[in-house]
Amino acid sequence: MIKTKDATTESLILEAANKVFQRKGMDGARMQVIADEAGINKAMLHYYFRSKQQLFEAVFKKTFASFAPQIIKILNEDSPIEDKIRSFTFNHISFIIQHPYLPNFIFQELNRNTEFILIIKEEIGLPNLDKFKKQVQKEVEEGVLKPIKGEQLFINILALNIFPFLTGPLIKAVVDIDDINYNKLLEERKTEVANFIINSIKA
Amino acid sequence: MIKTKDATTESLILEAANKVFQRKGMDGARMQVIADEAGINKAMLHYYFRSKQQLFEAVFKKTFASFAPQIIKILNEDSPIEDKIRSFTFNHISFIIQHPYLPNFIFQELNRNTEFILIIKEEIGLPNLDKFKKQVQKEVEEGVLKPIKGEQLFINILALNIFPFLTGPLIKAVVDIDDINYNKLLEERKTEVANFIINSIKA
DNA sequence: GTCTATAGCCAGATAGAC
DNA sequence: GTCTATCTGGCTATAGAC
Repeated sequence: MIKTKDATTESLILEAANKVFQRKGMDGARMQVIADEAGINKAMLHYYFRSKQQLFEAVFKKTFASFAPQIIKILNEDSPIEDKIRSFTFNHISFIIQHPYLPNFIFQELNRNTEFILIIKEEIGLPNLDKFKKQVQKEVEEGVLKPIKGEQLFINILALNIFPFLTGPLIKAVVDIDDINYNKLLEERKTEVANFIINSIKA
Repeated sequence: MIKTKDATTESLILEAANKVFQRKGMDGARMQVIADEAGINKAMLHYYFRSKQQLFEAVFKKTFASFAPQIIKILNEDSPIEDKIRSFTFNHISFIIQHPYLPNFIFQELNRNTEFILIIKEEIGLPNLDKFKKQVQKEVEEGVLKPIKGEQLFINILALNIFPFLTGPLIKAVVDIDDINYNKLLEERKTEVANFIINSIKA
């Protein structure tokens, strides 16, 4: 690992730990591998973060904090649902393309340790659906949208955005395409997904 | 663990291992926990399956084999796309509701060890999309469906079916509902998802 | 702050009695 | 086939020199 100009040891560790934890998960990650990746000694990990558990939590919180705002933003804007969906899916999928291991990491660890949700709720905050739900209901009543519950629509949006990244290898095998064409498929989804959703809900 | 009438030790082990691996994953699972769950001694696990790795593979293949046929079936039927989607989403979501840990398990482990896909491809077989893709193309040309690629439609169907189960705890927290109401939401999806998809693609 | 060496523990695997 | 007891290796964590 080559040190960039002003990389502190702590930030080197966090970066390396992030990489390894995202690929291997908490249980599968090895402190030695993280140390090697950071180009420093294993003892330093404990010097800076005391334990593997605490290092992991630091990484996880940081990672989640980079992911959540994407979701929170859509919910609190004032634009119509259709515009929200277009900009959100485009930005969200673009973001995930650049961080493909991220969704898997978050879901895997949240599943493994449910308490994390409480920690995150307190320390970072979770998106609030109330405004979005009301807006959907209003547009349904105005006849702009076909009847649909805000919760279900929200789940559908996340599902269509995130799912292909959770299962990459399997989908590649089933759809029987190589990496290049799979990436093309994902690129297409930046606009495809919004069209798919809007076609479905527009009255 | 109470032995049912003709449960062999091997089947007891497989059942227990299935339970533990699905919740904890390969790395997080402990042979001792599996033995306790099966109500037998730890040494027996090695007597029957030699190593943790081999036990895991036996469980994984068995699990995958119970999941894949659901997907393969839809692709090879002769009914119109709309009917396929309705019956597939209904059956698939019903199945997952009864095996909620299953999708997470499969995706997590496929992600951890990409070689598994090759093993499964050889030993169990993967769904083939060709027929489905041709059928979608045909119905698009006939004007039954709006333009959409078979691959994208297939990914969308899987995404909408499976996603809510991959992220249960997080969605519960964001949508801010309890288990009972979350289960209601999932029940609704048995028909909701098909409506959502068909609304979107029907010309 | 950073390293080497090592303690201590835990989990997978095996030996061997029954 | 099933058990108890034990080995062995690997991993987290710490002690202590520099």
